[in-house]
Amino acid sequence: MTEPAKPDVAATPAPVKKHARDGKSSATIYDIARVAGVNPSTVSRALSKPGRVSAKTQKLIEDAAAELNYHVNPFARALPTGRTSTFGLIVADITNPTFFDIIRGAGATATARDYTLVLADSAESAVTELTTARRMMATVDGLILASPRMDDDDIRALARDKPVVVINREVDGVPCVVPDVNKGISEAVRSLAANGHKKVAYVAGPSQSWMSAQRWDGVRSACEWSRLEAVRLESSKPTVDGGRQAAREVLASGATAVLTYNDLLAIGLMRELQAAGLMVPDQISIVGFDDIFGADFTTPPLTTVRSPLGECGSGAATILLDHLAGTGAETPDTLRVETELVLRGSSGRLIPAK
Amino acid sequence: MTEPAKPDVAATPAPVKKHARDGKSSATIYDIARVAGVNPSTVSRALSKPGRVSAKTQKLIEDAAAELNYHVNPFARALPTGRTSTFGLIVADITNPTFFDIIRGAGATATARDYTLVLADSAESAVTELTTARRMMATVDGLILASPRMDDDDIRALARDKPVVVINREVDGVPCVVPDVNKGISEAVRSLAANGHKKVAYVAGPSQSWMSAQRWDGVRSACEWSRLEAVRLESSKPTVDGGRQAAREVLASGATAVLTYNDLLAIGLMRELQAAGLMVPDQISIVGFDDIFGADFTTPPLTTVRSPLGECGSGAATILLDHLAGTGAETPDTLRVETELVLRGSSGRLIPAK
DNA sequence: TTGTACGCGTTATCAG
DNA sequence: CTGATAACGCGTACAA
Repeated sequence: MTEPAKPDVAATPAPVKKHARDGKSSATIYDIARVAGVNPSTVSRALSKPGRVSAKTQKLIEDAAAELNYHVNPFARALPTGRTSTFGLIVADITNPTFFDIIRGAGATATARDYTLVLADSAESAVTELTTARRMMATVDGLILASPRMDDDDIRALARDKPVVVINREVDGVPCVVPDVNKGISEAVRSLAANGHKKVAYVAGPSQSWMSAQRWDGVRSACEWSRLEAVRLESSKPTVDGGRQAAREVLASGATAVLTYNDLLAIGLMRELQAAGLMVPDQISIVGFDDIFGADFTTPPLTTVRSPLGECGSGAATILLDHLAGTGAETPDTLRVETELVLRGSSGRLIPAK
Repeated sequence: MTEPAKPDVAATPAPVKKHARDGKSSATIYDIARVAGVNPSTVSRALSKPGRVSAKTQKLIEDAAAELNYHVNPFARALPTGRTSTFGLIVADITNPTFFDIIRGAGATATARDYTLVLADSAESAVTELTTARRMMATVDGLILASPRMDDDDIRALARDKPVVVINREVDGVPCVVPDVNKGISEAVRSLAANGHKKVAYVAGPSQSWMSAQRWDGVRSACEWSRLEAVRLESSKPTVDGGRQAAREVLASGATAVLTYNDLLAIGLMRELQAAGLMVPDQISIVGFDDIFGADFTTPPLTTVRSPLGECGSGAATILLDHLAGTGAETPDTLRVETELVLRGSSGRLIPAK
């Protein structure tokens, strides 16, 4: 696509190299040293660890640096130290709103602590995920994996190389940040029970998804506790389309209330059910997970169990950065954050058919 | 938040340095050279430019590399060459769905051409945008600016340093990728005219937005052509909330059809209007721009003018990468892509009040 | 406190 | 076609 024509390379009159490396390339510590009349190593010290140099030479050097518009060369710095002031974040799908707040949260604490965040997308594939992770490992100081699809063992292998933090999944021996689903789910189920529902369906996500299993566990035990019947259904994929396709099974199950693995499924399901003539929530209640962007665009707006994804992102970044600051043997284990029910219009009292 | 307890640093028995740099750090070309019985420089040649070395030594080296699980060190490579096989993409807001497809498109062609995409968010601020851009310039080979908020001059200054491509805006002297709004807008306006509308409002975006100006121009001239009255209204910010706030002015304007700078505004506007008791589209038609994720979640689903954002992203990346491949003096100028109307439920025939 | 000298892993420039 | 050697820009023991 958009390939420029190849043939017209013939008559290239003046091969004007723009962006040339020649001439006044950016200044180095040597230039500063010359201007300030000191040794390059002194410049290095002054610019990295303030305090290891006398006050006046410090100022001398800083002035020269400012004048020469000096910027450190990250590569030259990374070579001897091995540190890049950079960490990676890999998400399954950049366009999945679930990850927005995670990205924001991680990004915010990154810049707050003078780190650069490198973001990558694994296209929902376990193998590309591993590939990207490996590629990244070469350029970053640490890695955050959000809802990873790869094996526990692969994650641990990565973690042996450099610090790794996992979000939305528990992996033994690796620091994790996971929402505790129980509070949000039990609120949701209690609300459903109070509204006259007797049978609840859970539409599951991808089979490799640790989080989907968690949620099903939570739903099942909450239902048990509230003396509701719980049934688990499968979905083809955790998207709006997947939700549409799940509608048949949901109907067939006889459940009057549905929780879905995520909001995308919930939205698709709701639309398909409405298209089939059902009233939401009068005839069937629908509850999603995550409270993604757009969850309140629907009619009725979606009831959902919200995870504090922003906190997850910033929490993971904090753990990672603390780990990198490396005061020693911190084993932050797993950080749990609370979930809560966001009650909107898609769930409510069941109106018995006449 | 989530600060780990500091005090318990006391009893740290074995300061086990995990992730140590010591011992079997990753293999270098020297290791390969030793194993293959050749000179390091030969290894370098064999691994970078295939063909500049005899077939059998080539294989020898490749085998050794594979055995030692060798990976190039990007920093060491970048130091002498100045090239990083990396380019940056700066968007105003990662959580704004408008940019999804741009990101995807750029990311896809990046990996297709063995480049790594570094993504950054400017938090909708012109100054952070410039700051991040400058920071990035040190680590990337080139830069893509999507809907930049900074001055033309700043962009040109950046472009003097390294190749820059701009999306959604035209900047003199810099390669640009811009959707041509005219086709989509004229389709939209013709449709409105055919449905009995006489007066059309345009709710504008940020004043610095080049694209917002383009769209207003398009709306005005299309209305002129169709003999409709066109009026321009302002918005506080290009978000759902901004759309809500614009509802009063829209009502006051007397227009029966509204085009908004983007879908977010359209969604907010529609919800507020509906909350006020208006029927969409019977009493008022609403048309957005971009066809973002969630635009069809609303009731009625949103009519919108779609830009091929994916194409924009991949197109910009292609231009940039071709530029970097640098066969010489390609001046791709600006690449225009077509827009089209996506007709959904939020626009339609005007039902005259009795 | 500051200067000296060397290494980080790779590419580029020469000879051979 | 291949081997030696000098950069690339910065950090850092070590010595002064």
